[in-house]
Amino acid sequence: MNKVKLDEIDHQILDMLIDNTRTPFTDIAKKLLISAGTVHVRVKKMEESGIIKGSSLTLDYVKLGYSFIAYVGIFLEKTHQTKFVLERLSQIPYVTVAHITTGKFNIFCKIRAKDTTHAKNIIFKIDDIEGISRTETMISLEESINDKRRLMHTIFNEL
Amino acid sequence: MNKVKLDEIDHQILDMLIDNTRTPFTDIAKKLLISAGTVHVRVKKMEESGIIKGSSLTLDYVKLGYSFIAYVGIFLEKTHQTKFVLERLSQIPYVTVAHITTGKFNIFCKIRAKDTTHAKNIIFKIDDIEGISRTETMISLEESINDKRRLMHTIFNEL
DNA sequence: GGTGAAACTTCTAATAA
DNA sequence: TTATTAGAAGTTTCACC
Repeated sequence: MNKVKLDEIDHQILDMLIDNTRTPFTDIAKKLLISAGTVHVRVKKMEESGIIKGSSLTLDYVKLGYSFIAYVGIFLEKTHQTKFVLERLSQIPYVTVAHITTGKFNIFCKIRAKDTTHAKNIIFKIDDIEGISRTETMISLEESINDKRRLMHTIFNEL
Repeated sequence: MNKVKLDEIDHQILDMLIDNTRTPFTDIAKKLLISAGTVHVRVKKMEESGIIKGSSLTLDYVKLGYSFIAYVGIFLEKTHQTKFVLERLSQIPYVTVAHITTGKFNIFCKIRAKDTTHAKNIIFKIDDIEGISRTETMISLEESINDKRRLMHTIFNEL
């Protein structure tokens, strides 16, 4: 859970890998004027320390037939049911993100669906979970920003 | 924007790469009983067709000193200012996601910050954008689910 | 810590089926 | 479309700074 110290070299390695996880270590080495072996060792260390948790593809959900996004705010009957409800939510694969929140809602989640009909079924399934008193849905008309890279570049340039 | 047809082999390739983008094609080939060349050709095609948009590292934000997540609902003075406001939001790197939504809010965004003080500054910056009449913040106490892989596995097993 | 080179593995593109 | 293959390229290890 604690912070980890990374130096400028580490930041630059991450900065390149963030945009393409398959960037050859030899390319990174060339750009940073270090050896490929060093890149390898540093990446390995960042994996071991947990800074790098893994890698994943960015796929085009729309092309896969999943163009519907909605956020669902959940009101619980009693807050101590949070764990149980989250357990149930996690069994619905279309719920891709969920947070316990302060403010308006007790739990806040994001769903991905094929279309409105599909989404309706998912939301009904959520509504049916015991312990949930009410939900409020916000349908995404357009995902205008989705860019963790900008944040990462900012973080890496901070030091 | 249109859907793309993928067969079972493509799905299985994606399914393996989703969990680790550096999985050697030779490993994938062995598991699927095809040649590494075939894997290579298919991945390339999926990249060209746009199904695979890219790859990215999953980093531990907490270890990087960014443990604060909040969702901010935005009410606009007039809806036609949406574009302008989004433009401004996209200049704040700590705003990692933003959607135009129906329902309670006009725009809905997610922010990542170091701590509450940092978050406060970001939210003030959002509040200051011209055209925004009011915002409502939901602070994440815990990110309980964050798993697009479960969804992908489901999609791949659908056919 | 880092390097450079050797040994090993993987990628890639051309050819053939 | 897929398989094979061989040369190019990348990764990983290790003795030595």
